[in-house]
Amino acid sequence: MAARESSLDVVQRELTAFARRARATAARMHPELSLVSYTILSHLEERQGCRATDLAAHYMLDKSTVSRQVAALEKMGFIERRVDESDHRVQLLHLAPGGEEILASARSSRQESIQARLADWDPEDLARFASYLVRYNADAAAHP
Amino acid sequence: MAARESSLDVVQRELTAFARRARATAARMHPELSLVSYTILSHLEERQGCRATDLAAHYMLDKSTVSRQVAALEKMGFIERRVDESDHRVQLLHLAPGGEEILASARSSRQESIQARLADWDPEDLARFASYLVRYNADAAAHP
DNA sequence: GCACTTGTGTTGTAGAGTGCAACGATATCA
DNA sequence: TGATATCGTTGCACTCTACAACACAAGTGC
Repeated sequence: MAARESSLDVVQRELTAFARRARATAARMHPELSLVSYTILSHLEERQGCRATDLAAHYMLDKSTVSRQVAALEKMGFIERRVDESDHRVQLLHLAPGGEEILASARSSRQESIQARLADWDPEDLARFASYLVRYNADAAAHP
Repeated sequence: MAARESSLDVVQRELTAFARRARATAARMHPELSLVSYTILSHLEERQGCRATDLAAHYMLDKSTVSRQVAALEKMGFIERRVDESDHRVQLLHLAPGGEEILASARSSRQESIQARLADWDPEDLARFASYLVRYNADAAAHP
């Protein structure tokens, strides 16, 4: 670490570089599932029955954007919409079987690629890296 | 290292979540300087006289995309193009004074925001996080 | 019950970013 | 000289995105 460049600089630069590449990498690895689609499916896997508005807030997207993405995912048979009986404005989003399938496939191929990159890492370093990322994202969510 | 979720899973998930937010965050903080524009300017600060093709390779972008971005940045007075006298096909890109200015401004406001998030971090943790990111990106570049 | 406000999602519109393909200009080499 | 390769630009089509306007449902005050 050079004297002139603080860790903060490095974190900023490296995260920026990563963000820049992420889209291209994701697109190359899974042309049929955009980064947003992937994150939506992944989110639904965790929180079945989540609302479109929640997705928009969580990923800092406009509700119209989410609406279109959701429509596309439904058209492809990856998710289902069920109207909330207690509030007919709300649509509860669920993973459809097709969605679980493609999500598993996308995840494993992403996993494979990441594994290839991280094969040389000491497990302890990897665990620490993971925990730092978790902490950073949590901080980012807390400081909007 | 949890039994159910490996560090690999966590790294994958957190990097994906970060990538998803990065664009929105960048756009909110600097509406006049897109994420790509910022990275290009930042890259030029490091390597004055770099070629458009180098940028494309480094950020996994099509040369046409870089061409348009560069054209826009030049129009805004942020960069200059100088024809390489030893090879008239290539244009060497340089930061213009206006570019240095806006880059400094963008960086400091990004820095401010990141600093707010990372204020609580132990400097040692921060340094380790930075080095992990550097290593990860280097690995990513090596395993395309 | 009836307006008024709020929350949820859709659609129209416009703009930015991107990749692919085709092209012109320049350089290199046989 | 002619063939091939490299660098950058442009035409085209597509996706993602935000903003604004809208319809519909739910709650609120009268």
